[in-house]
Amino acid sequence: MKVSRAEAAQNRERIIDTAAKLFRERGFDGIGVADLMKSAGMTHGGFYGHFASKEDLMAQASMHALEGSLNTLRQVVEHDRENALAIIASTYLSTTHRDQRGEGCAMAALGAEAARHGSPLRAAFTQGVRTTVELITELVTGRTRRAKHQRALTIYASMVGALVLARAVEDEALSAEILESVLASIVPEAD
Amino acid sequence: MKVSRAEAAQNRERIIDTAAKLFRERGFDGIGVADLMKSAGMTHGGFYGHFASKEDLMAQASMHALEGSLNTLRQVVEHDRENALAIIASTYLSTTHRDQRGEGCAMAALGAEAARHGSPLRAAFTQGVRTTVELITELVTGRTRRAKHQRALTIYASMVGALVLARAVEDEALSAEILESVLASIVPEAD
DNA sequence: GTTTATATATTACGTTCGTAATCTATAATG
DNA sequence: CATTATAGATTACGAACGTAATATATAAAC
Repeated sequence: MKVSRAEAAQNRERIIDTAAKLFRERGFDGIGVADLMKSAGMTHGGFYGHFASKEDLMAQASMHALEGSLNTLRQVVEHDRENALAIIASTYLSTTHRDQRGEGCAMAALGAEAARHGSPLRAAFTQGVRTTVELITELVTGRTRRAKHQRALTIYASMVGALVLARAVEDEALSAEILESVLASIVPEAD
Repeated sequence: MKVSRAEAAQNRERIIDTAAKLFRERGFDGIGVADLMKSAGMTHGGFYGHFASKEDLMAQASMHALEGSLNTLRQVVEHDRENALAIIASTYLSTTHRDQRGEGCAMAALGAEAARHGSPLRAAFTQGVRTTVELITELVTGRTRRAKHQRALTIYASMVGALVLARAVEDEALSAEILESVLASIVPEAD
């Protein structure tokens, strides 16, 4: 059956949204096109009307996920610029974020896998790193812009690494310790 | 055909070694049992004589890879304890390491994927984190042991995160900048 | 030297995969 | 209102997947 242009566009968005969640939860190879379409409430027949290939969807879903995270960060900055870095770091390095992979940072969930793929997908992650680091650069102290940029890169890398380690580890105490230690290194006065 | 016990054990080691490399290069889902066995110089028939399942091999190969990296670190410490941290960090955060995934850190290459699996595999990564952090703890300065432990966790997380980001990014300059920035944060006096 | 145990090769199983052709119902177009 | 374009359902494809049964050759055990 056919569906209105508006509905079709809405379906397309729902596919991307569902994919952004499921890819983060299960990895790019952990969910197939058919299951994905079913999760979005359709059969897999219409998939190639919306996307050129699974890798095309991977790129678009990754962009969507990364931009979603960035918008959250922007809202924090807008709402409380003073404490933005502390809020961002403590949210990112929370056990909640660790346990909600489907809604969390795509860089930590999929970055290593994305590195094994080609340009449209890698471009999304490249842009994600660039924009996130630019945003953090505005929130850190430092003499020169270059010093701030370096500090921002280090903070972002340590947050992503901490999340990867905290998720890989089976020991809840160790996992929490990783998050807390890195948080303390970014926001020393945090409790 | 049959083969001597010694040869069989040697074949088994070669499978683990090959898997440790190919998993890091292509991800756990990026290489199948048949291709893996062929890369090790055999057909896939004998696989289940050596391993209970693919996941069993994933756990053993991960342990093998992580222990290999740890042994390298131990050798550095033994050889030049004074500069060990600087040597370790600059090796880990080199473009060479970034570009040699098959021989590099399994935590950065497979940590995020391992987080989506069960116990024998996660246990290997848990032990990998624990032992690596213990080793780094001995190399950092700090008032209390707890402070040193926290510092070691932060250093390890930032190195793993930097490698993930540097590999995900398509822009060579940005990629190198990530590695250099994190290295400078660990070893300030490094050139 | 004969027997037994077993490491690997061959073959095959049932699934699932990404992709695509075909069909059908209906929205868009005139 | 008639025609045309198209979104999604149905169905099917060949390939690759993890797993396993069987066959075979030879090392190990006696």
